[in-house]
Amino acid sequence: MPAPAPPSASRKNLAREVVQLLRTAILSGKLPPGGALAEPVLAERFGVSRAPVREALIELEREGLVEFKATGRTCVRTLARKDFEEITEARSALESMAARRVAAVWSAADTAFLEKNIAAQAKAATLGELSRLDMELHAYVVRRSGNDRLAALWQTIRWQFEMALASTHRLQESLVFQPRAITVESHRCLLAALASGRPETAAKTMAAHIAGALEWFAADAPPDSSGQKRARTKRRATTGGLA
Amino acid sequence: MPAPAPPSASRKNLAREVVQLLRTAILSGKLPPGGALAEPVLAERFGVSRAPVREALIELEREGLVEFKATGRTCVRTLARKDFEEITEARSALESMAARRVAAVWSAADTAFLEKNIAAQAKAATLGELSRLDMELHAYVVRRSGNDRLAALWQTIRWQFEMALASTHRLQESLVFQPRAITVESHRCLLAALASGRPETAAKTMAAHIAGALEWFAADAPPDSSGQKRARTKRRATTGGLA
DNA sequence: AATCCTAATAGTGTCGACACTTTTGGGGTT
DNA sequence: AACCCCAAAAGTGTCGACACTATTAGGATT
Repeated sequence: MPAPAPPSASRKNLAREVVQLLRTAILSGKLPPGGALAEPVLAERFGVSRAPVREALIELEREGLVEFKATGRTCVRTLARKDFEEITEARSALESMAARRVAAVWSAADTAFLEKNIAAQAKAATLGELSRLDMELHAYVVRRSGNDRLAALWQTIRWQFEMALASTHRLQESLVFQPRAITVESHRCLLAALASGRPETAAKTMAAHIAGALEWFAADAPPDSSGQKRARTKRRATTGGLA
Repeated sequence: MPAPAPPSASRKNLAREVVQLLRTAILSGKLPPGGALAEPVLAERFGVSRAPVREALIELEREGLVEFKATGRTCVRTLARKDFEEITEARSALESMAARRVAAVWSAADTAFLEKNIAAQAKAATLGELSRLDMELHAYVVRRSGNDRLAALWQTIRWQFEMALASTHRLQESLVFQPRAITVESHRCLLAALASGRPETAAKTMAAHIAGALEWFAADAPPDSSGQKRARTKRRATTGGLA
């Protein structure tokens, strides 16, 4: 199931394939955070020359999954708690605006789509399935906002969020189904706001919904690192980790 | 005066130079909207090979200054009124969030910086100077938000906004100083909100400030195109075209 | 054994080349 | 004159090569 329409739909073929392969490998943890990404190595591994690999790395750097060190070397990015917060904040900014816009043009078909998605969430068998549906829902709202720039910006941080989420999954598969009901409930609430026809309500609800996700997994999944302060880790029961 | 620190500070040298050259050429109108951008031609023109040019074009496509047609060819992007609205909306989303955050950590030094900037605006001799100061002010707020992702996203639409603004300038140098006082006044109002210590006030004021800019130049500078409806073109006197 | 220096290795930045595709321009036809 | 077809020109996607730089490993020195 490849992403339906990447923001840069045009141009190239091999480079896009390499992007997808690398992205999958990174998100699945096969390429661990901090691991080196050498162009010749990847080129041989994928059976292509360095040129497409190089372009793919540039794309992934844009998406924040990969980091160009000062020395010129490339490696898989490592996410600290501060990164979680930044990503969530950026999502909040973009998706709140998207919610504001989409609320103004909300239709019955939109409600139907979200209801179907949320119903599927309630039946999701795995956490991976649940988070896929969650992402689909949010992508839908962003796309339906009708603002292509907003959508393009959102796409560039989408994968960072998935990466952060994936590291959370790996850290604690045990919590899998505790948050499910909470996630579903939060999405029902969000749907109501989007369908209310009140843009500001929609925007505020979306912001709260996403903030709930941060509270959840910033509390549980600080994969590192140096000195952060941040006292509040009280897990507010709003989203259950999936925005 | 090259941009101080591009978001992707690392990696390469030639490609970054080409990016700057091309960006300047596009923003100045030397490369007109819709004009073809062929890699071999540009490569020869800049005295480099195709590789850096190619990477530069990818970067500029990300920034929205350049468009990859479905055929694979590349050209300077053409902005329609819908694009103006999208860009402004995206800026509003990002900068409102930035304002919200920066208000929480606002210091006397920040106030001093903005006051100096606004004073310079009041004395600006040309529209170009005014808009440079305006951009500097907004960049300052975004950077001071402390969220690198937000800043990176903002950078990617910054140039689109400058491009839209540039086309406005070219269309009507005559209006040059009518809006200056309004711009300054709006920025004073923004500074007060940022320094108020109330995040929501800061966010709302920033949103209004930017919306004011849209009203101004969406009304005056629709460089084209097909059927848009949009009745309200009443020029609300809030910003004077520079957000 | 630990340290420093040096040589070998790996990697990036840039270039030119080639195959394939799209566009362009010219000539013939109606 | 307008239209269609074909050949030439231009452009992109991909590849391999080379120079320069950073890393690493090994060996000599203390």
